[in-house]
Amino acid sequence: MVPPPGSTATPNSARSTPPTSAPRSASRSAACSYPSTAALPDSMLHGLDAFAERIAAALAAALDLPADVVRLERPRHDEHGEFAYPCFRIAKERGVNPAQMAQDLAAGLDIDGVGAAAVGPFLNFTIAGTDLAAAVLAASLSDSFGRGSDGRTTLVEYSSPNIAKPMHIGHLRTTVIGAALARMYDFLGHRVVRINHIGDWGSQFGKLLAAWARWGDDDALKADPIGHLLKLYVQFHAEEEQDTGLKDEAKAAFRALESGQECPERALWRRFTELSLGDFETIYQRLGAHFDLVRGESWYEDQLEGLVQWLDECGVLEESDGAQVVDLSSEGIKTPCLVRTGHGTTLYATRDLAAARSRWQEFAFDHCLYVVGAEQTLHFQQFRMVLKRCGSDWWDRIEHIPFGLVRFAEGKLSTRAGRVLRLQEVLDRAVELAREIVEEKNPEHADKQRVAEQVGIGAVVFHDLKHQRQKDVLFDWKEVLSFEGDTGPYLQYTHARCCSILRKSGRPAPSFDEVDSALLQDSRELLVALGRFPAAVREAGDKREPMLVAQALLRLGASANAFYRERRVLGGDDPALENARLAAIDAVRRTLASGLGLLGVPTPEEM
RNA sequence: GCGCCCGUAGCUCAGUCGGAUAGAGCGGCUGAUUCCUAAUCAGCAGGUCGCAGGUUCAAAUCCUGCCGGGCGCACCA
Repeated sequence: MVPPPGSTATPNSARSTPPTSAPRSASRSAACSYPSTAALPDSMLHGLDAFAERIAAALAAALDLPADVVRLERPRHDEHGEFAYPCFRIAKERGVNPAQMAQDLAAGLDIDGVGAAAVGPFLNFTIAGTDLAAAVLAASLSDSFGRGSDGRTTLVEYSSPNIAKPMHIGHLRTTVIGAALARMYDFLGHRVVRINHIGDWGSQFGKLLAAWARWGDDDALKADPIGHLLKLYVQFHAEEEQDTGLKDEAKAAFRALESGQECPERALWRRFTELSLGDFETIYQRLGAHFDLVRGESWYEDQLEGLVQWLDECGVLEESDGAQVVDLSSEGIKTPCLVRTGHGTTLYATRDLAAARSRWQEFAFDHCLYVVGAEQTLHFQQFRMVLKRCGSDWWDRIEHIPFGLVRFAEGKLSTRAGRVLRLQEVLDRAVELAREIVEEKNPEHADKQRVAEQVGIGAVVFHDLKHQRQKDVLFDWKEVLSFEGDTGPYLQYTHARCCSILRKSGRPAPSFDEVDSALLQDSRELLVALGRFPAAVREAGDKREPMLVAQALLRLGASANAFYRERRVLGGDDPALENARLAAIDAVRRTLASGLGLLGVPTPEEM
């Protein structure tokens, strides 16, 4: 799974120094309040989508407008129905009273399965109970509930750790967000290519090699590879100030590496890379992340000359203070993009440009997303604009997906100073706590360690994904390790409860044909929560925002818990009712499994 | 100094290209378990949406200024 060094790493590592932070500006194509379904094939119409489309079409006809300009809203309060259309704007354009207009529209509209009512200037739509139950149940019992058949090619670059450094809490965000986005696009029918651009190149490796030559210890390396390499890195930075010889040794070592010749430095570098990748792989397995392409920055080594030459042929290359740069002032960016230093070495941007060009030639992508901390916004703006200046017609398919910094109440962490919070430690502590709780709440469980792993990881992953991507997040053990309230374990618990009920029914879940869905009319809130899942996934994809899926699942979880607390499913005296409720429970179970699966939160059947 | 991001309840956060009484979790207080897992549910208390102007029928949301916090600003990645 992990390619050998030389054909390995790609840049993200360089992408993640210490924890990360702020966002960038290039905004994405935003979805409307309720994403339009007009352009979607029937296969994507699920849940409430079909009603939204019907309403929009009827409204468009009544108003004599194109269907795609009719934007429905989601009312804040249940009593206002499932969809709403405020009449202010249109009424103003047409010089009529909005409330009167709402009333006229309500009186004139006749939509199958949907009631329209005017409340002041608002036109509210409420789906008829039987139609709602039938449509939502049928859709949510389907294996393709929420799936799409988009067909676009989307590359997602994420995680991208640095060789010889432990994955820390900052890597959690890029890994978890990137993996979730990749799964979502796959679910929506994109052709997805997951890329891990590992930081295996650059002058820092000269430092590491120099430090190894001085203080390296083979036994220590074998015992704890990353730990030892980190120690060397820290020691280098502690001593380089007082020891100019050390710096020279580092430069010499990197030159040897860069020469491309086989040499002791290169052999060592390859060994460090292999050890690091092995370490990363264990984390990826725990987080359920995987990659189609693991390419280190070094993979592009032999493309760098050609890249610089290409820039020159495009006529954008300039010399400035001995370095080669691309001026971007015409694009509104004051800082030029540096592609070759005065000493002739290439840089981060050079490697990214080469990588992007290589990916374009290989995949002809529709989108190439970079899930990288917001502090690198300027870098991505520059890099896109260089491609624009070169006259590429695909520069705007490159998109930085920034995310906020992980912050600590106790102050900043620093890799150089050796103060890091290892991702492994975070996961271990979460699992350990989960183990204690399982021990206490379900001492009979057949495989406590396995559930503890699932619940602990689920808590950490969900905690990250329930926040808006680009906001900084405060790392607080109490919150990350919380298993109650709006948390991953809460949803896992809900899923396990559903599984438990289905298990105890002692038979396969009823199929839609066997159910009188009208018996579920009293569970409107649950049906609506289920029915909104497909739109949530679609909008999350459009906005590159996994949080929207997390929020939709929390709403579903809350209504599901209320549902089975208030209503006995099994053992009543009405077999038809039991059947219908069992089907609803199955729909919740399927949807939670599907949604949590997209986020990378495991779904144990018992906990 | 310049640029970008953020500022909603005690805490952590939602709030749909501006729209109807600003929502949820945690914490606090009341209650609920003869019954499918109480990692749960029902309810109460708690908010000048950083401040000041502006645009609009309508502003937490858009514009301007200010305050506070963060990140970035070529030979690192």
